Amino acid sequence: MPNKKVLICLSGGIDSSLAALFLKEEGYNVIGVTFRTWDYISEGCWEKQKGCCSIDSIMEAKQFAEKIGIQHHVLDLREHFNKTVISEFVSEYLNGRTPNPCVRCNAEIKWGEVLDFADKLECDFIATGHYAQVRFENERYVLSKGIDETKDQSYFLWMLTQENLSRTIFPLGKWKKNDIKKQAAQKGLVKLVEKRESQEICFIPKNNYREFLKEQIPDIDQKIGSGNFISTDGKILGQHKGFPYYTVGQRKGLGIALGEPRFVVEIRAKSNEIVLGSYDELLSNKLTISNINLIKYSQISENQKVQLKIRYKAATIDATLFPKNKSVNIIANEPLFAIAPGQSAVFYENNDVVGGGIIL
RNA sequence: UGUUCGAUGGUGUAAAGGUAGCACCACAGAUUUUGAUUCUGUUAGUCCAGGUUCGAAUCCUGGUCGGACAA
Repeated sequence: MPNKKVLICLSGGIDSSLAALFLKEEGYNVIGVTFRTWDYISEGCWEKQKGCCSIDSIMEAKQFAEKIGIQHHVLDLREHFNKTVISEFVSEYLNGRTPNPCVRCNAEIKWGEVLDFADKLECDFIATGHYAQVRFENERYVLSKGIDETKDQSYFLWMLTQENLSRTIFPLGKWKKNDIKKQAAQKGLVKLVEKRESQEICFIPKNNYREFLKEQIPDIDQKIGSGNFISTDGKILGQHKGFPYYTVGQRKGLGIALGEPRFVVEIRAKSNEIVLGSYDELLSNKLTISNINLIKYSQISENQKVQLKIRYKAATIDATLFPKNKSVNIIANEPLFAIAPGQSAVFYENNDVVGGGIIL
């Protein structure tokens, strides 16, 4: 353990800061890195204080590194972030799907670019402030939930490869969030404790992805424009503003009053139609996923029992896997609400991540 | 043109002379390292002009608009 070099991703927030401290206390040779993914100033959104990548946070991360006496680097990954995370984010919406950029960012940026950077600095490991754990067992690196189930972030990490995991340390995996706060307070890091937690998509100010799409594709409304809301039996119910502005399961913002709640059931990109239906019509226990990444086992078998999660902060539900060639059919024991194409389905065996995929 | 029914927040509907309520939409806040969901709260209405009555969304008269039937 001593003499090993670790590159820790510092966001300027409480979690990664404490993670860095813990590593240092354990005797690692710690180097900090903060990366720039998006330039708020050029986008005119410099007021944004939240998120992991504002200019503000880079400064705070740097100050913190100085304070605890570790080297700190800033990586400018804006171009790569743009080409991968953002372009996929936009193209998914233009296909009527609902992307999860955080999953992509982890795979591409944190465990892509940052790991390369770690090589340059001859670091043995990279570390983040995620609430998740890794262990080596039966020749596999196994990702599992953080001890603090309420903060567990393993869902966002299902895309990590064995190679990625072999070089990963999650210093907070055995901690509960409340204890992290107490630790920070004890160490006099009051500012960190009070800081608001990051949430929302880091590159989207005002929590409005619709505006962001317009900025990215200025002629989106000319290209796509309004279309019909239709009922599940095909009746025209009204007009919508263009299918990319909607997401499966959405209820608010439809601008259509039908006497009872209506949800987006399906997005038909080809005909620019949005199908609306009741809550019950959005319940289903079947889904298919592709882009499979397996973690705990190198293979999954027909009829394998797992616990399924189709969104962060959802209870896991017992389910059965039916692997096909490149995809996996999943049947859940209970109906799931609003299975959204483009989102991540992650399956667990107790606390271990068996694998995951993208919902078709 | 005649007869008739109707008109209540943005939408759909309750209130049969006594505080205009509900659902949906919209907005705001809470929750949330994705999109959503969920929770809490807020805004907002009796078609117009008269009349009866202590008191009118409600009863009467006229008008305006809409639907149906008749021609």
